Amino acid sequence: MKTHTYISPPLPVAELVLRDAFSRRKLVVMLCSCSVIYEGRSATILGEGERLVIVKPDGAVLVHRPRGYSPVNWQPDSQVLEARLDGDTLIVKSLRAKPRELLEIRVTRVDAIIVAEGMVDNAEFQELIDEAEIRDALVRHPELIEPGLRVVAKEKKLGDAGYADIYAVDGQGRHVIIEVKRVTAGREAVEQLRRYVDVFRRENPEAPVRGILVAPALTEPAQKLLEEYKLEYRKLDLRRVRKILEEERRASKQPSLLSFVKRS
Amino acid sequence: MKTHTYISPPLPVAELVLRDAFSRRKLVVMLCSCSVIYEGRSATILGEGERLVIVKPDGAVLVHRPRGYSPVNWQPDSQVLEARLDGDTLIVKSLRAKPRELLEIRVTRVDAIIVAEGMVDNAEFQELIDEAEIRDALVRHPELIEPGLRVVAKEKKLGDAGYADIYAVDGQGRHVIIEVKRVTAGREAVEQLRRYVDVFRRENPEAPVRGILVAPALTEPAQKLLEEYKLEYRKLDLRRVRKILEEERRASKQPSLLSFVKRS
DNA sequence: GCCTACATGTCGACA
DNA sequence: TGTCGACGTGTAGGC
Repeated sequence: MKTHTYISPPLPVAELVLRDAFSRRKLVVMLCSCSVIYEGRSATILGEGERLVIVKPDGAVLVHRPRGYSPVNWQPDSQVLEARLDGDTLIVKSLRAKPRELLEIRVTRVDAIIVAEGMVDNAEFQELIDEAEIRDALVRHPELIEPGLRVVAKEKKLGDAGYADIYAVDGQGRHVIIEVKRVTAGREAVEQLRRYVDVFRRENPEAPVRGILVAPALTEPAQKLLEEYKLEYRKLDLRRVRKILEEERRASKQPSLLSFVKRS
Repeated sequence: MKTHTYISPPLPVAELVLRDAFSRRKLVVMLCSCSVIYEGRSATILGEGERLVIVKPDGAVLVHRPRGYSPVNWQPDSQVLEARLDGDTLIVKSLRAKPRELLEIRVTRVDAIIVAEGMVDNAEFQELIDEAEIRDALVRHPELIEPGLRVVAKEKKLGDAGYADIYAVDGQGRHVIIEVKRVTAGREAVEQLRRYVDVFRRENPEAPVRGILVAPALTEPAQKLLEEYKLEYRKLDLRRVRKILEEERRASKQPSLLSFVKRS
């Protein structure tokens, strides 16, 4: 990575720096005073203030205020990027094609710019406990849900309704549709499960079927709704699932945290 | 805004710079090579690579890779921020209290740091076309949904089900529950409306009631589901709504774009 | 503090 | 390409 830094550059200098950076797909970080106009799926106006502006090599644009996680304005990617001096304002325009969205940053003062060229980042990103992993752990260990449960399929397609996380048969031979949530389940999760069970019932009118929502916790309205629909809930012990995943990872000689860091 | 810039500072220098910045709540922008470990609601490992790291005055932390809108790791805010040199690695730790989450950035090389002090940004942010505004426009102009419609309430509470966007009565005196979406409506939107209508029916068993989904477009599965539930759809002409909103804004002498920019 | 619904959500996966 | 569902979603607003 090669970086160039510009301290309080006059706007005409900043214009040239940005143009070069945009055309050569460099990363730009700019501290400046600006106002912003956005027009696309929504439309917003942001008055003058001091901001952090980021333009990435792929055309992603972020305008950050001094607080918080979220950018106040942004463009996930852009097809056209331009910098143009208009009197005493440096106008940065970002145009996105689909959906058609325009972001216009009107810069009145630049405090600092860093341009980075040739940033290299090919590292792997490992997500250790996402919903799919939890589901797969439950598929391998259905006893965590209920003794005697036998998994028939995961991601089972149910007509137009979508995909049930797990489809199983219980100790009494009844069909079981299982919806897994990684976080506290609300009304939406219950509705989702209801939809799957409904479709299964319609497709298999004779078959006895249960619906089980598996989650670390339930909101109170969700519990009421579950009862109303005669669906069931099993508490998911996340700590236990994590432990199992860790053990299996160790057993399969996946890189541990330490070895990963050392290697990279 | 006062900025300080450090080009390729040795790690011990970077450590001091970060410590000072964290303790005095300055904004930090750092281009560096690092690996990242996160542990909290989930757990992730990111190998070594060149990244843009941002630490905001409120403790928000963002780690950006060279592409895309989303940070690869982050902290929406943090209670504890520390920088500590450990051999030839500069460890930046961010601890969030609730939920308890730890972000650890292991920096092996710093290419550039900008520290900004006293960033001032008090500007107003105007959101011009969010869902609430569309809904209010429809409340004022229900004829955009259907002639003869008379609005009774907006954000009408419906038992445990939540809030219906608009509650109205039609030309024949039938009750109408209306759900407004500003983007293409999918299955979820239909389920939401169904829930509202269901609750209304239960609470008013005698009353004839219709459910209308108002959105600029419908996905095909959503349309099927609507028919199945005997609910209705009205296309929302966003352009027309925008026009109406603009005219009303002009009429009420809200600051226009131009006057806003000039004033601020 | 819990819960709900919105968001310019973004993003990946799959038909 | 359209559609769906997860996300460490974040965030605002009610109660």
